Amino acid sequence: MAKRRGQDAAETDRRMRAAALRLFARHGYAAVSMRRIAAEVGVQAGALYTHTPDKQTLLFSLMADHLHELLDAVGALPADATPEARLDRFVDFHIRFHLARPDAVFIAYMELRNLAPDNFRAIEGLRRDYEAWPEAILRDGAAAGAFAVPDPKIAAVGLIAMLNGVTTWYREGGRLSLDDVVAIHQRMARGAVGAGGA
Amino acid sequence: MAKRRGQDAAETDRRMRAAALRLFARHGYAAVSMRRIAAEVGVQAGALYTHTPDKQTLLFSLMADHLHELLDAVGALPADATPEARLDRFVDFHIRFHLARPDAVFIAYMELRNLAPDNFRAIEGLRRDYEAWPEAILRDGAAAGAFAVPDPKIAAVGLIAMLNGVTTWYREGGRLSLDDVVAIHQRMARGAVGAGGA
DNA sequence: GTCTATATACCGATAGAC
DNA sequence: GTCTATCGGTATATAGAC
Repeated sequence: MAKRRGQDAAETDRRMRAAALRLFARHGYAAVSMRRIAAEVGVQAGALYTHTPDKQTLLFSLMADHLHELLDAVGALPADATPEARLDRFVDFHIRFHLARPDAVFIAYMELRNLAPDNFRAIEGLRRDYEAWPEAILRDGAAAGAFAVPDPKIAAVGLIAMLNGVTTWYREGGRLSLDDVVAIHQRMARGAVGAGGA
Repeated sequence: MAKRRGQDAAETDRRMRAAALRLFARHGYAAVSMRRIAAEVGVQAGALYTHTPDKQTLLFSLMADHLHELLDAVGALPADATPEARLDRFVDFHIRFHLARPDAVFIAYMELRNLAPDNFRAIEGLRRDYEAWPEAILRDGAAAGAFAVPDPKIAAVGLIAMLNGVTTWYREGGRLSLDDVVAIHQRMARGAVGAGGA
């Protein structure tokens, strides 16, 4: 019952999305043609339109899938007793999750300007949903007197920005191990929010 | 002696660069055509080639000018007595400089992948030159015992990433004044590097 | 589901007139 | 310095055959 090569819809769809993710991240949405994605998949350009209505929807779908995966994952984090432990776990999670998906991260933060207005609003909403998680950690920690954070919203965005910086330079096998990088950023994060026991 | 409208080379050049900066930032290098830039300037597309050899050189020149301006400005900062004061001044400088040039910042960090290899190396070199400034502040502060920074290079990159985050959300007339934003980030920066007197 | 072929439009860059 | 006109090439998306 094996399907003929290149005729399995699910498989072609998977390959199209993988190729688009890689190429959009590497060269930018506007610079990548449907022909080039098709060549990577091993089909002609017209065949892609069986799997996506158009290029714009393909971009949106890649970004939305990434953010839904991120939201599912952050929502599944185990509970922690102390604000410091919650913060440490978030830093650990955020760095590892994003380093494991460099292409999706790049696209989700860099191709916002290439989204149609409706799609843009949808993605921005998902991003704000994610930012609410660290914001809650900081707000709760401040309320409990564990953190000194004058503005939890800004601190949360600043924290995420700092952690995202890692994706621009970290390479496996470099000077620092992933554990080192996480530990360094947990320390900086605790300091930035004025955690006493840092 | 007034030049005829649209015939002054320096003026057309200035307008071309301003239009390209704005359009590249808004829509991305690959998505902006020379025809569109020309329309913004008020000339035909062919006329732009009097002012730049090609589109790629135009992008490179915008990025290089921005980074040279940044390097000149950071190099001209007044000296400060204490590590904390140096850090505070850098944070203040970085935020204000970048918020005043949102388009150039966006391009300098987002269009690296659209640079030809030689141009990429040149821009990356300038960016590293800039990162050396906060790195020196953190290294000196750590050596003096004022900061607790296990890795000044990573801390410097993380600091810059956190500060750059401001450009993605700050809008004049919003909830916080620029002074507020600077003060909040100075406080977070001091905390992140373990400054005792934070 | 994928192919070939194509409609329609835009691209970067250049040539030569003024 | 800018114009008009154009070369050669590519783009997204669709139609109809298989």
